[in-house]
Amino acid sequence: MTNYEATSLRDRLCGSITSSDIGNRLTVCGWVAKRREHGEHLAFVDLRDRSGIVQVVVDGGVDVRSEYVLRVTGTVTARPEGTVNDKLSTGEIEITDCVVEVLSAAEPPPFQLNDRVDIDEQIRLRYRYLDIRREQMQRNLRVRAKVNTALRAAMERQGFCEVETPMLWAPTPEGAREFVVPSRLHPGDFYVLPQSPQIAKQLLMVGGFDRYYQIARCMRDEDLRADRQFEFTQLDLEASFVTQLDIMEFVSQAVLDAAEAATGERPTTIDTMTWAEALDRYGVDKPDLRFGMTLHDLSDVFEASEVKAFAAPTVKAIRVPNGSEYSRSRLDQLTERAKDLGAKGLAWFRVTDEGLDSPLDRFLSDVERAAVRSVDGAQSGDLILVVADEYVQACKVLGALRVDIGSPPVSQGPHRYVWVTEFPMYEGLDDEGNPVPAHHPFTMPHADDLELMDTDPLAVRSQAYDLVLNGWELGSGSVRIHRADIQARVFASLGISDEEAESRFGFLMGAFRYGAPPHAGFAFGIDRLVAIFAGEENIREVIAFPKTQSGSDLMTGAPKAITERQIRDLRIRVSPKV
RNA sequence: GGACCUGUGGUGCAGCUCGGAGUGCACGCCGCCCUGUCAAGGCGGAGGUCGCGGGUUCAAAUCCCGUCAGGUCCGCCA
Repeated sequence: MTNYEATSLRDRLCGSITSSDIGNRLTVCGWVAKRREHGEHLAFVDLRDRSGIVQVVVDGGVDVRSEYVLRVTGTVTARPEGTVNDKLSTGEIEITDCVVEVLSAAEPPPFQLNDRVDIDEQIRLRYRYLDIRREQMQRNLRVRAKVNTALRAAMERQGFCEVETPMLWAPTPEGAREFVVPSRLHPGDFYVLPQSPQIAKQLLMVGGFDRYYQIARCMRDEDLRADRQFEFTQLDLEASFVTQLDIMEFVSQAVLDAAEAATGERPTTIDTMTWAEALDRYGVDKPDLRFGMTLHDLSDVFEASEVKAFAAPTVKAIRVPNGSEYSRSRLDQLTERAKDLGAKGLAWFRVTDEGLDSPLDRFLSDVERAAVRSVDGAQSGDLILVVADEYVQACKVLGALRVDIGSPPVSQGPHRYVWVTEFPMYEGLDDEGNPVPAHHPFTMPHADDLELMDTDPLAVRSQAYDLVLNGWELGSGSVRIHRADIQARVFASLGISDEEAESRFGFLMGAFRYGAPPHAGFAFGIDRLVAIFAGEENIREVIAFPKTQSGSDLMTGAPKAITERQIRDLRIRVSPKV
């Protein structure tokens, strides 16, 4: 029982009334969840508020219908022998001898608000204000609130100071596409909404706030996915006079506290592995440790192979337990998927008591056949999938197939946290041959790899690290560059001239000339964290008013045209729709 | 930008392969009956642009083309 039940209009929450209240006369408010009539002298009304349901016994003549808002004053009474409902927390009692006041009548809702059938998401989003009355959405959003509270408490306990940063920021054409806001007072110029408070928080470090945090909204105008909305919420933090290990400890404390608040259980461990290890064994930079099916290297076996399909620098394989049951069409689907992911093809081998069942089997040498047969301790009935390609490509394709095939539902399995460290500084070359930063250009290179900056930039590791939970990237962080000479070398390696750096990040470079402490930070997505805690595959389920995959809000109709007057004030011109 | 899946009374589905009257199921809604239900029950009733447009056909929810909306994914997300 909370202290927040009573108001001027009510005494208690519906779901909190128990047999210890029997005999008391009290008032509750709520929505009509269900009415069951038994003639003109008796009807049962299930009254629902955020806490649950209580049964109200009324005269059959009382005209209340689904989703009417009622204020009911009555006496808490033990239910008669044999009518106790043990499915309800309030199932031992009911409210009788009632005065019913209709606070608000209601039209029949467009869909039923119980959780018994799945409603099309389009309908749910159009009537989101009704959808969030449902128990599942109530629960999800309250888990989210608990997580936020736990995160704030953890950061405060660790001495962090909450600072708000601007929503209207300066364009920095780099990274994610920005949402643009035209300036009325400066016609022709624009603000952007922050894709993250990255630069602001580094300026806070220069400003002496040695431990900053914020529950920050971030906006990115990129295509949406199950785990990506235009706007999302991060726990953003940054600290001075720290190493990567300090940051990882701060974040671990916050996440573990949040987990405990949301699930009631505090995870005991967070694993750590390097990026190279994650790629090699799991084929991704966000490994899901809930299941095996790790990648096994067969490159040596096939180094001088006659099999043309395996003539590649790297040959890797995974074992699919009991996968030999897969139909030919399923195997064709997997092959298609592998090609979508950029592979040249996918080889499959059913493991049988007799040997291997595969179109490629007759091309294999005995040594090769034995190697495939024994991948990951394969048993009869398993399936071996093999991809041959450049190293990174082979790993990534097989890693994606591993997730497609083996990944349990979000709601299943343990919560396996893992830090992925030593990300590469660069993730490839752009069209002009310049390396592309894997994180952002303020990321500190690994101290041991500074010498490689000029000779072999793609081999340079960075002091960047991700936190991963069950195959979802929760967030990432890095040690930042605070020395002008190193920053200049990184910009040079990226092909960014001094002038360009000055015009893009001048205020940050300027700030760093006035005494920048060594600092590092992190940010992780609260939407994703809560979705996993809530057992939801999609972050829309933990967001009150989300957008569709095409970026529409089906409830408000956004995005919408603005008025001629607004356009004129902003001094912008809108091209006609094509 | 691309691939795939979905769209049928208010809601959830079946019908589509193999064209033949808007056919069916469950929930909801409206009316009547019912004093112990809680997925209440009984009787009766209303409710449809089969997403939209075009084509094929004697005939289209069903086949073909296009389009819109929603979803999953690839690209994209420093």
